[in-house]
Amino acid sequence: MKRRNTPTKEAVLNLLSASKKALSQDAIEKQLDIKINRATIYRVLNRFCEDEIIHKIVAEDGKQYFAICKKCEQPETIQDHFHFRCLSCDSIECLQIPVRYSVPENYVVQQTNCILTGICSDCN
Amino acid sequence: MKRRNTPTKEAVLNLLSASKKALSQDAIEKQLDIKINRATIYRVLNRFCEDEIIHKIVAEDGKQYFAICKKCEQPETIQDHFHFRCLSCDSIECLQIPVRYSVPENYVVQQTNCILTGICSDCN
DNA sequence: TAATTTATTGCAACATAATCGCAATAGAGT
DNA sequence: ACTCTATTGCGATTATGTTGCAATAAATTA
Repeated sequence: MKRRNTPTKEAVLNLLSASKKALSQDAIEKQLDIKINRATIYRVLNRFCEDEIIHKIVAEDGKQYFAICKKCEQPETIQDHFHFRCLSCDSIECLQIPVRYSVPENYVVQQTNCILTGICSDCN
Repeated sequence: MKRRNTPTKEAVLNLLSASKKALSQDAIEKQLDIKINRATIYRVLNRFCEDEIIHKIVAEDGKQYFAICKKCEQPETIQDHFHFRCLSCDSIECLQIPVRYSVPENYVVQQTNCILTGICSDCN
């Protein structure tokens, strides 16, 4: 399925590019100048994920957050990294810290979803 | 608030004790012999979490899973550990693998929620 | 054993996140 | 300008989890 360029896609991608934090759908909707439907935002985000332009993080609040980060821009560097969720400013960011682990025999890991929760330096 | 012993609490705790996997509310409800209300199960589980008898994991599906594991039984050993979610048998288990990380200066970590997703040994 | 206190439960309603079907719209190529 | 179909908006739907309230039942006391 060939992708098409639309104002919606562009707006969402620009927002994520400019943001240092991972954003949820509702955060994106609020921060956008133009009015975009909720379902559309989800669809755009999921397409970006499929195309590996952004990646998805699920936080302990059960919500999905999306971010562009080094992983995508520099695939040769940090693949699986930790995310940090600040309870004070309620934001999620990508940490440039790789997730290191070993698994029992015959276990195959395909992806990771690792979140550290606490207080970030801005709030300390 | 003093806790009381009830058949519901006992049934849920027995189920979690017997299970090697982390269970979601609906899984618990299905596996129980007795019929227990959904809201009640959540309240029982949340109380167990408060009392640190069990712990909660939020998976990439956004759902809450609950498990008794070494962390609780042997507080002196593995505190923060990885969890493994098998895409084949759709189960979540605690791995006896500690989460090791460092964070940038002035970041304070209060808790972790780390999940590795893939295929477990049983399904390989 | 009966009475009292209040933690616990069931039910219904509510809140929120995310998805889906469908018709309308609008990119992109001809 | 025309065609094809990816994309969008809208409404409805599903699912997860929580909350208010009255009824129930543990645990303590008399």
